[in-house]
Formats: sequence, structure tokens, C-alpha cells
Amino acid sequence: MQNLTLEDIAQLAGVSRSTVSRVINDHPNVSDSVRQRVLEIIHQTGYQPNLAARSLASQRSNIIGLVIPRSVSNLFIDPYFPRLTQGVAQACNESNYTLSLFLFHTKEDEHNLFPRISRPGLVDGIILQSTNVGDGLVQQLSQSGIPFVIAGRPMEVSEVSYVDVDNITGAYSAVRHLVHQGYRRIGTVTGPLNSTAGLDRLEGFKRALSESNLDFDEQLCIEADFTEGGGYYAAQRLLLQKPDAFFIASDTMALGALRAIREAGLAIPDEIALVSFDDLPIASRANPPLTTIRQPIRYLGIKLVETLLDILENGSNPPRRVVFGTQLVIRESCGANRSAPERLRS
Amino acid sequence: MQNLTLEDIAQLAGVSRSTVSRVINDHPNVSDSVRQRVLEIIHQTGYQPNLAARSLASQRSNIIGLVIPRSVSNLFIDPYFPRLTQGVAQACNESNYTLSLFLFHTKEDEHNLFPRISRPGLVDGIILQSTNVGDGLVQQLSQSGIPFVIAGRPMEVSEVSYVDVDNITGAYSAVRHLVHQGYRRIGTVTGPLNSTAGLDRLEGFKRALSESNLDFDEQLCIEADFTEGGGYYAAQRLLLQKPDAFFIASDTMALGALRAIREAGLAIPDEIALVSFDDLPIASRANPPLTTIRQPIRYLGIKLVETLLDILENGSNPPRRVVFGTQLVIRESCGANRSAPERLRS
DNA sequence: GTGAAAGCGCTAACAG
DNA sequence: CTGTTAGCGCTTTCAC
Repeated sequence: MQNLTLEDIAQLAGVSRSTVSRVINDHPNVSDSVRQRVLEIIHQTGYQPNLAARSLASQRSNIIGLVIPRSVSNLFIDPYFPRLTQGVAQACNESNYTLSLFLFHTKEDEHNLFPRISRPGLVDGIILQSTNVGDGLVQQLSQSGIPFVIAGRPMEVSEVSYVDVDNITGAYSAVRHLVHQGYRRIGTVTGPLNSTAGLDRLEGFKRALSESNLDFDEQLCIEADFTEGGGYYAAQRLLLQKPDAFFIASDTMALGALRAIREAGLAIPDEIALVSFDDLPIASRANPPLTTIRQPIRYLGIKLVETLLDILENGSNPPRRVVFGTQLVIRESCGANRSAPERLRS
Repeated sequence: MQNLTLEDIAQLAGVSRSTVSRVINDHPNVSDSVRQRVLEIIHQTGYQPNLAARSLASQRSNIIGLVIPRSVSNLFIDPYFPRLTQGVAQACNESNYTLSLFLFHTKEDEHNLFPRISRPGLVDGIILQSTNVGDGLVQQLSQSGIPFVIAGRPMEVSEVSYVDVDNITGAYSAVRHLVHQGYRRIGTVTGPLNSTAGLDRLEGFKRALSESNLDFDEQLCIEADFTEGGGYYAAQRLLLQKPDAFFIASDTMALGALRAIREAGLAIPDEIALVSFDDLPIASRANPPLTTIRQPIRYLGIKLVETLLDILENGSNPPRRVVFGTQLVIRESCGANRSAPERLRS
């Protein structure tokens, strides 16, 4: 029963290979009676077409690659990527595509593996996690001619397609919320400033400040790396400046900040308030629960696939750009949910 | 420059297709001079062999599949799976295999997708995450004849290969540690008892108790689902029984237990001690830092790939069984690190 | 609506 | 050590 071929099915059904192929691929030009008979036999035998043969003949593998570059690959354990991956996987399932995952660990990986990924006959298209400037994966991809879409706006303003979240507006509304609560001395822990996510959230922070007639104070702005540990150390340093509130560019970093604040013996939100970004599940379970900017991570993954399939079908011109809005989720860490507005500071 | 074929390279080098093929595949029977010439041309032209064609001709795709069944797929965001995936990906990179990821979300996914995965020409072998009894993926795989290895001992005692961690001994040493600290009324939050990980850790718990001449009290044992929320609710209920210590079957659940204990206003470890399992990065950053059983998750992933490749090369008989040891990591939550041994209870 | 025939680009005997 | 020769199992014109 193993390894039946089209030919076998054709013989069993008393038709030609082409006809069986048409049935399998849902081509119109097959009479109903023949179609039924063939389907019957396929069902009985459990026949499955060989995908390698199909790829070779049709020049499409029905595989898409999800590429996580080295610079963010160690963050793969951060809940962000698994969620994104879930979205991507789900969309692939629904579209009958197979998902291949490429995690680069070392610089060598990138050098050695990238050519491998771009080999003809492997993937039809690629979803690339956006990353810092230098590494040139985007350029390599552009040159290779493989259709691709980027998760997150890339640094270079070039003719590429991407799906992103409106980080600027998200951060802006987080900080405006703090200002509305009466906080004036707001510090921020940024993401890596060689990433657009890091930069844009800082930009939103600055805009909110300036629109509130507050000065941007470099002492109150520390760059970190989206990790818990990074958030911890940045918050520790920031605390020395006696801020009354924090905008932390990710929930994971906010967890680190929480730890730093706890160790400093400060009460949240009474002595220091906090708003972060992502709305991962931990946000609602932190102590206190985090006020944060929700971004639709999983849906981002789904949209990435949809966009890539669109490109596969209709070409990569013009480049697609999709930007999702965000949402402020108010919990305890910002102080807005306190019963009495006892906070009255400078 | 796109889409060069073997033939093109052969012509450019003035040799036959076979020779070029030999060079590419590092076959011995090629003279050095010819090999050099061919390599030179390949390098100049940037030629890459077509993988679909290679798969078809060689009957090997060089792709391995990582399958996460529906029942654990929603746990994919738990740090455990990303870490495992990282290990698997890393090993794949090093062995020149491509990793395909199959996340099942719904029951339909399993029905529809499994046949798809088992199609000839797609993957050479599969790594399957172990899961509860019923779903029969293992059986399907066995029948399909696809080489596979299971992550975690499966429920059915059949002739399959797996890589696992010694959950029994791990849990055993966790609980013995608590007993040595003087705790006598030890409660446990178990994993799902339709998984071997859940069962084995409970088994270790029981063994440690009986070896310490402590009775197993059903009131002090609550099953949960490896999630933070599950740990939270289970701990809440357990707390009603006034235990003096907890063994929690995973770090993630321990986080939930921490939350429950905090809300109950109890001090850790003075009023209740806690040991968990996994040693995820969060364990050391929890408040207080968790004493826990470390398991080598990433290395598990690497070993899974190695085992699968071994099977691919040498056949699946006899079934391979690899079991990793664990390690007790003592931090604050168990009370062993307190300066004064002020605890003196029943 | 159906079949014949020509590949897709590679690997792998088999000769020499 | 190298070239010739068959395929691998499917898709896809092109006739009929």
C-alpha cells in the first residue's frame, strides 16, 4: 500500500495519469462520473501525491519559511515569538502551506544558512522577522528574488512589504495616559534603538511629552534589549532619577522593572506608576497587573501569511504595507484604578 | 543568473552532469583538478541545486517535522516549547536539515493535517511531542512507516523511540529536599495526569513521601494543566488544607501558586515553602527565586534530532530510549538558604 | 472531457 | 575517475 503513484491510480480507475492529476488538483475539465470514480479509488487506496514530485513539476513547493535572525533568535523564548509563530502556523494550516522555521543562532548560521534557504525548490516565499540595520538579510532576499514580507517595519526605507503595529501611536497613548493621571516626571526604558520597534516607541514617548509641554530628559531615558534582565538594570538606573512614572517598551522588560522597583522598596502605583507594551498574558498576572498597550501579535502572524500569499499570487508590486492599531489596557500599575486619587505630586 | 541547472554547470566546466553531481555531494570519485574547476564555476555562478529535484531523485527531502499536537499546542507560548524548538532548530542547522513546524490548533487540524504531514516527499522523519493517550497520532505514525521519535515517554508502552527526562527521580529529589528541610505537610500541584510528565512527577512525589514515612494525602494533591492559571487555582484550593510546603510540577504553575500564596498573605518560605520543576529563566527571577528541578530542555531538542537522524540512517530497530537526568537548583523558595533555621514545625 | 508526451532538475546504477 | 542512461512522480501543454 505504500508509495502508490498517479500511474497506479490511473490504471485502477481505467483513465490516464493526466485525468487523475486533474481530479487531485480540482481542475474543471473532468466529467462528474470519472471524477467520482477516481476519488473513490484514491480514498480506498489512501493514495497521497508525492510532494517532491509535485514541487518539481509545478515549480512551487507550498512551503513558506519563517526566518528569525540571530539578533532576535535568543528572544525566541520571549512569549512574543511563540505567539507570532502560532499565528503564522495557523494561517499556514488553513491555506495548506507547510511552515518551515529557520532560527539563526550564530553569525555563521546566517552566513551558511541563508544561501540554503534561498535555494530553488525549497520555499515559495519567506516571512522575515525585522531586525537591526546591518545584517543585510533584506538585501539578500531582495536580490534573490524570493517573495518575502517582513514582520515589523524594516530600518531601510526600501520597496519591501511588511506588516507592523503602530508603535508610535501605541507608545503615545500610553504616555498620554500617564500624563492624564497627573504624572510629570516620566522615565522610559526603550527597546533596542537599532530596531524600528524600539525607535518608534521612543518616538511616541517623545511626542506625548512634547504635546503635554513636558521636556524630554535624557537622564530619564535608558535603552535596553527587550529582556527581563535588561528591563531590571535599566529601571534600577532610572530609579536614581526619582521619576514618578515609567513607560516601559515591553511587558517582559516591565517584569524586570517590577523586580527593580520591588527591591527598591517602592510601592506601585503609589510611589511609581508604570505602563508597558504588548499585553502578553503575564501582564494581567503580574503584581500589580500591568497597564499596557495591547498589540494583536497572533493576528500579525496571520496577516503576514495572508500578505505573503497575496504577493505569491499577484506579484510583489506594489509593496504591501499593513499596520495594526493598538489598544490601551488599563489595569493597576498606572494608578488609574485606585479608588481615591490620593496622588498629588509635582 | 537565476535557475541554473546541473546541466549548465556541466557545460561550463566541460564535464558531465554526473560529475558535477558528484562534486556537489562530496563523492570520492572525482579527480582533484576536475573538482576544483567545477567548484570554481559553482562559486562564480552562485549555482544552487534545486531541492525539489534532489528530493525526488534521492527520495529524501532533508526536512524533518516537529509536530506539536493540539492538546499542548496552546502551551506553545510556555517557555518550554520555544526552548525545545530552539534546540531542535539548532541541531537541524548543524546537520543541514530543514525544520518544518506543525502546530495543531483544532481537532480538525489533526484530522486534516496529519495525512498531509505523512505525505511522501515531504519530511524524512518526525519529532512528535508526547501527549495524552487518546489521540492516536503515535499509532498513525507507526502505521505510516515514517521514522519518528517522541519528545517525552509516550503513554502506550510500545516499540517506539523517545527522548525524555527522568521525571520520577527529579520530583523525588525535589520532595526529599523539602523533607530534609523539615517540612511534613507537603502538598502538590500535579501536571495533567493523562501525560507521562504529570504522572511521573506525581510518582516521584509519592515515592519520596513513602520513603520518608509520610502518608500520601489525597487532599494535598491537586491536578492542574501546566499553566499559570491552573497553578493559581490549584494552589488556592491546596492552601485551605494548611500545608507547610508545596511541590509544584512546573515553574509556570509555580508562578501561579506564588500569586495565590501572595494573595493569601503568606510568607515564602517562612509560612510555606515551595519547590517546582523546569528551571526556566523566570525561576531565578521570581519573588522569591524558585528552588526547582532543572531539566536540560534545549539539549533535549538536540538529542531528539540526533536520535531521529540515527534512526533515519540505521533503521528504527531497536527503538532508542534516551533519558536525561535532572538537577536540584536551590534558591530561596524552599527555605534552605535562610540564615537562621527558625522553622520548627510539626 | 480525455490522453499522449514532454519535461521539471536531480541522483544513481552501470559501463567503460 | 568519468560519461551514459534511466528514472524519481508529478504537472502541463497540446492534440483529439
